[in-house]
Amino acid sequence: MQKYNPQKIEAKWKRIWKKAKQWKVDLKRAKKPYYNLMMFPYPSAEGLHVGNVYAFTGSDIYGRFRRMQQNDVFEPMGFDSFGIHSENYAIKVGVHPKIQTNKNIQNFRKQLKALGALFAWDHEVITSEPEYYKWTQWLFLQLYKAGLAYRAKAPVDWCPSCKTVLADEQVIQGRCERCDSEVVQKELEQWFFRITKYAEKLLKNLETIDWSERTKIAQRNWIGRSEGAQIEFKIQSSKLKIEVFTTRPDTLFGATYLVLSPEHSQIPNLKSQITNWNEVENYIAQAKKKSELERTELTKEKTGVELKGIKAINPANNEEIPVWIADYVLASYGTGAIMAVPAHDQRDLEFATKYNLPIKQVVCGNYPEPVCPILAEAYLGPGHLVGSDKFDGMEFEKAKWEITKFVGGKKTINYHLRDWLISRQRYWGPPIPIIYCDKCGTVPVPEKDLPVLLPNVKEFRPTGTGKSPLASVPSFVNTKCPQCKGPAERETDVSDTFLDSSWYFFGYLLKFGNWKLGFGNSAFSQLLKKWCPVDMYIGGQEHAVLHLLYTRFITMALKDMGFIDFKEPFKKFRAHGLLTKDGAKMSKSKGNVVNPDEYFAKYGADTVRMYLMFLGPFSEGGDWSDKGIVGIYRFLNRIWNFQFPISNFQSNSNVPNSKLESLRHKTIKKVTEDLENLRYNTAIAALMEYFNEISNFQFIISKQYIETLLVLLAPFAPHIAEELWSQLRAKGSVHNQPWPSYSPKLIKEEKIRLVLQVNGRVRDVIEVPAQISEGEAKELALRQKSIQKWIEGKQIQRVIFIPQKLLNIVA
RNA sequence: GCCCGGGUGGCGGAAUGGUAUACGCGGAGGACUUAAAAUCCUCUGCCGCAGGGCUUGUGGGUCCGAGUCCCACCCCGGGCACCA
Repeated sequence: MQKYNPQKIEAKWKRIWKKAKQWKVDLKRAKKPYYNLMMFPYPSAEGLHVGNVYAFTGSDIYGRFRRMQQNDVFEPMGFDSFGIHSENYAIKVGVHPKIQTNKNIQNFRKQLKALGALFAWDHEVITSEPEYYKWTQWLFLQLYKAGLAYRAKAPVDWCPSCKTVLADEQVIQGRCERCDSEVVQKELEQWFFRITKYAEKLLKNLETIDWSERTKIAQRNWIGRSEGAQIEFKIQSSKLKIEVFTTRPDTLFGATYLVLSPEHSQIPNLKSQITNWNEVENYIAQAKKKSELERTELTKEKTGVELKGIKAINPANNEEIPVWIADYVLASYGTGAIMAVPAHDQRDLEFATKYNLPIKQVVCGNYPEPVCPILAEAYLGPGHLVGSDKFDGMEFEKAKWEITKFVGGKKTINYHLRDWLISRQRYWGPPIPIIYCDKCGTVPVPEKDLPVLLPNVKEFRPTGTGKSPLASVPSFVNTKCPQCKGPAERETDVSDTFLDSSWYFFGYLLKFGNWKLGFGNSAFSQLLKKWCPVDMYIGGQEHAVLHLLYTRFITMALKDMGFIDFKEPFKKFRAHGLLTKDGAKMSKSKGNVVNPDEYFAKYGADTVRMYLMFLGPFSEGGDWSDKGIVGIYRFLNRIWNFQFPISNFQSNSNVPNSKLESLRHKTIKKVTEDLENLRYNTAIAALMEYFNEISNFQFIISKQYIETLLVLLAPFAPHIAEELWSQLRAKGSVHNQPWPSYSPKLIKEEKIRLVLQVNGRVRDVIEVPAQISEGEAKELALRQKSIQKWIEGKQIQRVIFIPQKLLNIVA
């Protein structure tokens, strides 16, 4: 008997599959198209780590399962190779990003191939290649034409280490998502995508798609819809007005002062009336200097300055109230100004307490008891209005809109979501296809001139001047205006990496026909019809508000521009869990990155695949440890060693063992359902139980039991399943077998184990016919000594009988 | 602070309100071997010689019966956060 040699058989089958193009799917003629997408990796220099292998294996198992269910599964793979991450590494080692990236991709490809997945390599895309980024630039132009891309001067987040601006989503608690440096605020002219226009759609459509609930929740929170009112406050002896946004218009009578953000646009207009202008100006300058992190530091005591000489009028009761500026009010949200209601807002309360401003309670929880306690904390709960004139006694929710109406305010919806800042002052990305002409202004590059090639330059390091390295390449910058043909200059920023990845699932289809297809042409539209939206998308939860939000936006925009006819990119999305090491996310800086290569070499891909999936629920992730990997290796070895006795069974005259047959059907059911729900760990456990059972019968069972095992095993351990299948002299490839079905009738066993309880405690278990009646069961139970012992001398009060399960005697 | 997860043997983890600890790792004993590795067999939640009792973060509750449902709390992981 030959020993199980995974390296040998895996190499053999990889060779055969490659030759036969096992993954091949006819994109044009597929009858049951199934687009099985996994998040493509950025090719880091460290290579693939087990976390990647974990994610890809989970997705590949699903794809293989669907394929055996007779779907035409398209499972492409590519590389998200542009971007700061790749570039930072290239800078560190002093190698040009293009060279470094190509090296990394080669390594990744090699590692990915070791996995034995169904990847459709013919469709591989690389985002940093001109044929690809031509379309990234095309997309930019379409958004520009549709008014969804605009350039504006705005306060933006700047990462001093990456020397570029960042999108809102890429700033994590005031720090750069990539390098963890503290970001600073800069006022710069930048390109934005108007994602906010889609805020409502992005939110509403979540109801229509089958996504992991926690991913949907994260998107909802990020979009951050809040309903409130916009209310005007007049400034005393001035024509000026200050608008505020509030979600609590019901507390308007309790608004005892106004607060403007230091950046508020009306402040300069009030200058002549402000008697302490120096102090005010000083405060504004101080606030400007603070980083986002400092300003949002919650433990920090609130600060502010009163605008002396200025009073506002509370429109509810016409009382004069003071106006302050404070940096706890953000310029970027709502109207950049608030009405402060210290009795019903904790932040306002802190501020009011510090500066001795009046606190007036207007919502009372124990109405109509007029006594409201002195507030140690702002009262945020429900209640009825007090101290609110004719609104006294009104329920607060109702009062919200009554008071809004009363003061002529309007109902408003605000979103946390900001426009997507896509300019990057970096080298390694697609140049933004825009030309500036003194005569014609901002001119988009004509589509026929795409791609705007990224010049191959020596000096690719970020400059830190607020300009991209491309700005110092005259041959790139200087160009002709496409309109007037006069001298003009190119935009020198590149676009955000997340733009590259926002449309890559279309890229795999564009690659079909070697990039000759394109949005808008009918051949491509037909492909889209067949393959989109994506049927199943599996990826990391960390992209819930980055990639997954951007890609939904881009899809919606393409739909509205008429290039596609569906609204959402992914019908089904499942987030996999994070694979950690020693409880921490794997990262090179922490030095806890686990390279899978040595495990592939030692145990083979089948063992690594299965072990990763066996660690725990795929959706939960887990902590990597190789402690139990031998368990899977032993399991595969036991299956391997089991092959020979059965190959001698040509004629099977043995009677089907009904217990085994029931188990076979149960196992098919369990594995099928678990695969559908990505519960790979329990599917594998079921396969083990099944094998443990049949291996006890090795000389009397029929070939069918082994076939079932191999077919169910195939998605998890494709190589060994194929090898044993061929040794069984079964027909064709195991991977082309139809997924087996089960019969609910055969799952039922004739005899079951009935649990006998007395007062809810298990006292015995007896084997009985499955169809036993309550009366029979009770009689049988009362005959058991083990039961009699516990009810002796007691009255039987009740008997609870759960068919097929248990009998509980209450005495 | 808010929003999601989660807390079960020595470890990873199983359990439509119905035998808690499946499956695997580890451990103990045994077989094979000159020996070891590999492999195979048996045992393995805790307490107790045993009958039996106890056990799913803590404390209450509902129920014939609770890891699972309800209430309160503690701890761990992740996300968001002066968003008015």
